[in-house]
Amino acid sequence: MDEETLQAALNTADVLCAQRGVRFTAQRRRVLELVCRAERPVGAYEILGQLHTGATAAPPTVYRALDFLLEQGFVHKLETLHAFIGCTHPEHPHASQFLICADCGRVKELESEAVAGCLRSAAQETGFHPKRPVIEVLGTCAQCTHKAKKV
Amino acid sequence: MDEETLQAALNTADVLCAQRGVRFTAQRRRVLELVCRAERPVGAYEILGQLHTGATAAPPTVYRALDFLLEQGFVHKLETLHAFIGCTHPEHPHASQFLICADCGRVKELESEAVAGCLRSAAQETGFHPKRPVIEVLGTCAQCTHKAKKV
DNA sequence: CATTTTTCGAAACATTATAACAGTTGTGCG
DNA sequence: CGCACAACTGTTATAATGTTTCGAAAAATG
Repeated sequence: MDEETLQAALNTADVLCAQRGVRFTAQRRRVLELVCRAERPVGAYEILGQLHTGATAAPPTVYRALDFLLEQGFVHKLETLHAFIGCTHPEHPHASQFLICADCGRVKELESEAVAGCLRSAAQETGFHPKRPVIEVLGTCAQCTHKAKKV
Repeated sequence: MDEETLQAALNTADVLCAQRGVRFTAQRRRVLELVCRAERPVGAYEILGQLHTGATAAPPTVYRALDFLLEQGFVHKLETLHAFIGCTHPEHPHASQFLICADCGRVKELESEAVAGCLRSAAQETGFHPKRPVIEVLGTCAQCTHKAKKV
């Protein structure tokens, strides 16, 4: 995420938190910034390592901030990687799908209503009530596929 | 999984391993049995706890057996739960979806070609090459939804 | 400004997973 | 058969991820 996008994301978070009556503290802001700056998903302890902020930081510090950001939809957790990425459209709640490149490590967030709907109806056919769908696809991104062919 | 289904699963595994020229050792068989016997997904350390087989067992023992069973498609790993379940149709490779009940903990394995295909095409539209899709839905199963209404 | 709620700091601990290396067993082949 | 090799297993240690708990500080509330 480039500098401009980052600032926009932080602003959006600010506004949304104000609207929702929740506190966007310095700590949470800092964690969101670190997650967004990264090109790839970052682990909790990786964030922790970058949080030398005067006081020492312990795991709960990071996990608390991440929990908050997850609740607000500002970041997503990738279950297959035990890592976090900034959300590309935090304005509205949504069911996303993630394409994870095993080669370069980058992740693309899809938001296909077709996929979400298809899965929802398949689930509901069995009487199941979906709450939180987790859809992550491991594979190779366009760029890396291209590179592989050249070599 | 009831006793009959379990025996069938173990037999199937036997046959498939023979066909594939891989070894279905006592260790692996025991782990598969433990996973299949469980009503719900079981963690690696839970399996470990049930492996008092004369010699002591350490984590790598279980993880190695599980890796083998995963490769052969005899069990699945649920990324959101860090737990394993027996596969309900190991005969053919397949992309499954899992419906995980947050209430009773039971898991239903779907095998909807519609869902798999839909996701595959959504991914490929972006030039992405899917390898391993992970689809897990947290929610409430039919039974538990029903019970909740009664109370 | 006292009260209540929320957030944060700190230490310990719990859970899940892997690395590294040695020993053991099974398999194929001369 | 018996040797050589590969695959599997045992063992110890450690890494990586995530939680519990308790108490202090800071902020919102009335």
